[in-house]
Amino acid sequence: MTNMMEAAQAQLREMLMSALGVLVAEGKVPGEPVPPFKIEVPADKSHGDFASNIAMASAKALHMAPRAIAELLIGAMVFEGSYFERAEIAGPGFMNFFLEKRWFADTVQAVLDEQGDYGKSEDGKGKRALVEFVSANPTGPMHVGNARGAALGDGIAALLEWTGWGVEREFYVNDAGNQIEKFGKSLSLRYMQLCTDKGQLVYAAHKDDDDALAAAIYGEDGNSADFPMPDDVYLGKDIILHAFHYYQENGAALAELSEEERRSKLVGYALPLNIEGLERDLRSYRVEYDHWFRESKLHADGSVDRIIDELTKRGFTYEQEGAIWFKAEQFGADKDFVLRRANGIPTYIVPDIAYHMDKLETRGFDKAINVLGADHHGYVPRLKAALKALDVDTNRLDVVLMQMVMLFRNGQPAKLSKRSGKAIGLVTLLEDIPLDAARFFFNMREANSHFEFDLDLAVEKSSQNPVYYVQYAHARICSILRNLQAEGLYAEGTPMKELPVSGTAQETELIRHLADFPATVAAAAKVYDPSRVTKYATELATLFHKFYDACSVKNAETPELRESRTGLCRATAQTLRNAMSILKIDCPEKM
RNA sequence: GUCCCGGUACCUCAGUAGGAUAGAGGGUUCGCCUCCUAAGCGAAACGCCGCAGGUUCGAUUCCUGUCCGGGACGCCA
Repeated sequence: MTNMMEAAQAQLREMLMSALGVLVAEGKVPGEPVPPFKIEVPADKSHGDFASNIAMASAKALHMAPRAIAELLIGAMVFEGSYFERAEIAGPGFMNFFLEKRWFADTVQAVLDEQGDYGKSEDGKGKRALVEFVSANPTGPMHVGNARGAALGDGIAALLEWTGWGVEREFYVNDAGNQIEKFGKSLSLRYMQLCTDKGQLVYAAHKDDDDALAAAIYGEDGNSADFPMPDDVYLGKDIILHAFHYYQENGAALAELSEEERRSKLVGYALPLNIEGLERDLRSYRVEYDHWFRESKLHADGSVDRIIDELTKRGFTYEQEGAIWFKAEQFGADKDFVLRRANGIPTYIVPDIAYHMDKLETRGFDKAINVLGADHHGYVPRLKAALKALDVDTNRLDVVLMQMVMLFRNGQPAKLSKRSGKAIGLVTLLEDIPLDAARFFFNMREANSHFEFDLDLAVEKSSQNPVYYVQYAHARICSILRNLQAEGLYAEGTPMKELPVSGTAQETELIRHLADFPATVAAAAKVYDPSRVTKYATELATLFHKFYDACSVKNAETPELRESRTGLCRATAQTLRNAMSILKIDCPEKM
């Protein structure tokens, strides 16, 4: 769990404070308290590895010129035995500090020692987080937004694991409520259409060809003259195919049943297939859930009703026009909302409240994180208001809102898959572009920014594609190591203690960036933003490519330098693998 | 109307706990493989950081207003 940046920074702060102490003791500086000051990494490398504004910040308190303070401080600092070799004064009084070679060697060694654990930390130690993401409606196939949600949610979960949290991934299955009613209604209508004379003709003609049958029933827009559909149902071909397959397997017997019984049979047939499909598609996207939590469970065990009862018992509800309302405004929401409709059926948010009570109270997660589409943003304060009314600390629920995805091809918005011609969903997206590219692309932008997904670029197997740019850096390192091994210049596991570093700019910048990895992961986890890891990996690849261009490993001037560069290569490859493993992207050894 | 998000290079986007010459990739132009993978590297060009005020020694960053784009405001989910 080494963090060499933090170590250096903490040491520097200590050196500054003790130098100040010495100056005060010697009477060279008044003993006034020093205001907060910064130690930061300057953008410009000529300003050193770290810079501090301590002299400027304390000028007022000490009644001295910033540059004079800086000079006294440098005179009183003890560099020997520290990670720093020297300091400079610049501009209005900035103090710039330069790292000693030993720090660079120790940084590389830390990566080699910790290997796959390099970058991990323990902020979340002992705490449990539940990350809920995708939770796509099980009445149909997943869309492109779900693909982004999957990459994002899975990345967030991984980041939390890397910072010590006990993490569980969950998919909330909306297998109850209105959309299931609608699903049943749609299936029933399609089934009954197959039983008509026209339906039988289509069935006879295409009973061995799913696509042709679905196309014939679907017509232009799912609502043809021969097979008309009312408003407010699902028109998709997936519904037609479910009805068709059921008919194939079980015949026309359902036509004799009541509408209610028919719907129930058809839903009982199709819903499990859809849920299995979601599970399979997500697994092929490298997403594995710990739980598939069913909404129906909350209805069956009375949790949903208990929420309304409890809120009523606490006096937070009222009746109006036959419906039961929750006094949400009292708890910070924009307006009150309905819990139970006049027809007696609870609104969608009630099972959601019950679900979150289950996460936070029943199962006792310290933190629940939801990845949602940005169109849900108005709903979040309402859910939180209800939880607050039930005495739950709403800081334990964090919602990551994700903006919509726009697909582009040839600079134009794209709706259809090039290969299959189908509407672009998660599955058809993966037919068109490689899995690694998809996971990388969906984590290139932070969640809360609109996202233009360039399909051409994602398919491109060239330098233009950033995912290959990163993978290529890894493959190049592996190639270097293979060549060294072939010539007997490298053996696996050679200890790299006390690495000499030649100190070219390419080497030191590469090492500095390696040292940034733990802080990057920790910060990314804190703000739930895997895109920081993507950016980090891209930058690391860039720095490696520059190093590669400037410094030969095999033909290094001395054997010691060759060994040190070999260590740097191994450390870089390791860090690339660690970063990409957070995103579940492969790092090939050859390309 | 109220609320949320965004407005930075020709395009897609980073960045900022207020700080020293504003960044990357793509695209455009020009260089670099007898030498560890050219899926690479180097160089050039490209900017009223939406606009106007305010706070500050200092604002692209914070505050207010304003314009433009997207979204949310249901007894749908």
